[in-house]
Amino acid sequence: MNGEQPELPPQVALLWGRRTTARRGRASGLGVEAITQAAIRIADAEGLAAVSMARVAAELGSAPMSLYRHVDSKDELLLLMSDAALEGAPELAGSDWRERLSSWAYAVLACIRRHPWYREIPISGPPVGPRDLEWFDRALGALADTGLPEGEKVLVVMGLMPVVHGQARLSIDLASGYEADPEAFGAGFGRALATVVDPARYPALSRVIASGVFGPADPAGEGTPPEGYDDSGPEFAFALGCYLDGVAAFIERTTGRR
Amino acid sequence: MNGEQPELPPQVALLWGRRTTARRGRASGLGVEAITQAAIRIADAEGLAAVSMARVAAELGSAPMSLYRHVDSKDELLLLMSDAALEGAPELAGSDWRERLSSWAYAVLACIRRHPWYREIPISGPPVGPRDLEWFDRALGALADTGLPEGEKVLVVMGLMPVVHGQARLSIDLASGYEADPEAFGAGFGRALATVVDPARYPALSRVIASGVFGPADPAGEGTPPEGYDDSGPEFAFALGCYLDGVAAFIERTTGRR
DNA sequence: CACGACAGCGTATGCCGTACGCTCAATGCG
DNA sequence: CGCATTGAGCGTACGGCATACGCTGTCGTG
Repeated sequence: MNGEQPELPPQVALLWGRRTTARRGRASGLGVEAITQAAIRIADAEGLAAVSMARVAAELGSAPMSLYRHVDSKDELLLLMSDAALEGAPELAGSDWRERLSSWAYAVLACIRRHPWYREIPISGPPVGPRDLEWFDRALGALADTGLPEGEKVLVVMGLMPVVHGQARLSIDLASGYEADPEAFGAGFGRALATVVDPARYPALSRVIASGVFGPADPAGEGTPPEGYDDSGPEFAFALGCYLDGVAAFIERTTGRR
Repeated sequence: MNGEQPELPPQVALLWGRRTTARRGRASGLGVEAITQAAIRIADAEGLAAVSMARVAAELGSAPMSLYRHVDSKDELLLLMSDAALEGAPELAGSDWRERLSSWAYAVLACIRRHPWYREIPISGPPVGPRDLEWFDRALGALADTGLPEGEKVLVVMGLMPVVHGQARLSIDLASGYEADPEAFGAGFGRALATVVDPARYPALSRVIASGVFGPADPAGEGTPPEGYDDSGPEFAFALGCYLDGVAAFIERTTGRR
């Protein structure tokens, strides 16, 4: 009879700290936690591209190859980073499920904003990290009093996740793009579109451009184009609202008349 | 007076084929189009990771450095790939806006499914490629008869995009994960979760697991777990439906009572 | 006190993207 | 019709990357 479960996938075991803790030999001065934190520090300061095994090792004052005693590959380190980036999920606030899910969504947004490199990490497979599951759990908990069957709660949350992550990604992309070149994202973007879009091939789009949504065609327009980019943005609220409206209808349909 | 617009950002100019077409000197045997197609062929067959400048050059039977005459960097090539991956957007089908947007969403899903590497390309900034804008235009066109102001149409489509892309990404991740290791994604996933999830820390999640949504805890369950993974998946339809429900409510709110 | 296990690390390999400059074919002009 | 011009294609080279392998020194244990 073994004390631990031997069947856990290796990455999952790593994420949960279920790796063999050595008792013999030299004491470990590095540790998975320290490595992950160092990598995150670098990514926060210099972007994900700056995170290399050599760079992380330098941050820790050790040799590059030392890291491989604690992490099997760089991909595993990225996995650890992506889970660690999601700092402790907040407790649920709000009186009804909608308020709670909404505040959950904004908490996710804030979290990703704090670690913009999060969206660049290629994710493959379902979330299995401790923090990731904590967020998942909180979202499920927000639906506790809806009377929805468990399977449907999962469906709702799994549907909400891409909305929030995708919208967060979009808003960060736009914000970083804007501060990289304000002119190109203001009226410049609209003008660039206008020069390139053929009304015959893009009828609906050119109608939108003509209406001046992407910035006025003549550069004498309003003086505050950055408004919509560096705050939460109305797009986030709108997309979230639409999805939650649909969820509300679904809840009513499922639990209301039966 | 110049014949061409000199103010276009370099990447945009490249995407639209507005690069200087040479008339003197040796004839160009490669061309941006051929390079992009070769890269896509490799990515389709061997994954995005296999796409290197050297590999693409080999595919074309030329030397690695030749590519740089047509493409400024690998990132630019990836940009070209991501736009080219979106083959011609389909004409709108359906009698009302909802049917049309829905079929649009499924067309996007099919497109990304054909080129799974699409989701791995890091996107930074708003869509400006010709194909990308074509899809954007079709989605806007689907909303033509709703009476929505142009700005609100953009809001709706910009909100829909992450839903569709995110959901597509999720379903592809799950599918590829499943075919990589069917056992781990069937009952194995549920069992792994069960061994790791502490009911005190993850109350809502452990309730869901106990209900057997992620596969029964005992391995004697149903015989067809792969069902939900390799088709479009009910998750896609559900998430899309929720969002569109919200959009419907928004349209009614905006144009109905005023 | 001696042994063996294990953290840390030095070396080396084979990729990668890409800067620089040469060669040479095609072109349009004289 | 020949020649200067121009740009395509490519050879070489460099720095950085992830990482396989094996040595060394140290610490807990028998």
